[in-house]
Amino acid sequence: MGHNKIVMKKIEDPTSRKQFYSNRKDSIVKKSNELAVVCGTDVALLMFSPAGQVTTYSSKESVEDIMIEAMKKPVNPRI
Amino acid sequence: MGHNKIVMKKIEDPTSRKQFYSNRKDSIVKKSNELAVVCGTDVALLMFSPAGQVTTYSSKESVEDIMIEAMKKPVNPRI
DNA sequence: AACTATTTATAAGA
DNA sequence: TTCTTATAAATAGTT
Repeated sequence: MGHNKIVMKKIEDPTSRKQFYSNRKDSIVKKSNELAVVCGTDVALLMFSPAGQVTTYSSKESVEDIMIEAMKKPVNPRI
Repeated sequence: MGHNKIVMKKIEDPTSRKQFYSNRKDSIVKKSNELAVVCGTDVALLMFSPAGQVTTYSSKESVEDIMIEAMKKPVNPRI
């Protein structure tokens, strides 16, 4: 995306890092919601901003509900 | 993406729905990992496939750790 | 499974 | 900083 490829390394400049987080957060939430709606399945998402603020997305009432649902599965990969 | 715009409605054909899930799951995990690495922050993700299989991503040891971390925040949005 | 046309996301720049 | 632009990335349909 954009003029340059993404570099998989922590952005050290705080302003750039916050801006990156803000943009990407929104798009990940959007895509998570698309997945949940189009597939009719549950998705839960938890993210911390560089400043420590929590953002959550959940296709159900709460992230916790979805985690509990996941833990009920006979074989659950690393929760 | 692709030849047609995404329609925000559940895909009824099971084969198409599974294929959609499989593709989108991978890209959401990829973008979640990018966010965690580039911002140096924690991200947790829980998804159910149309068949009920759980996929998780966590920037830490476990999704549960990140959820607990989120719940410790003085103001925590609906976890 | 690989390809391709097209949409979507987004890094820079205005 | 919000909007625009150019380009990278994702992906739906096709082969």
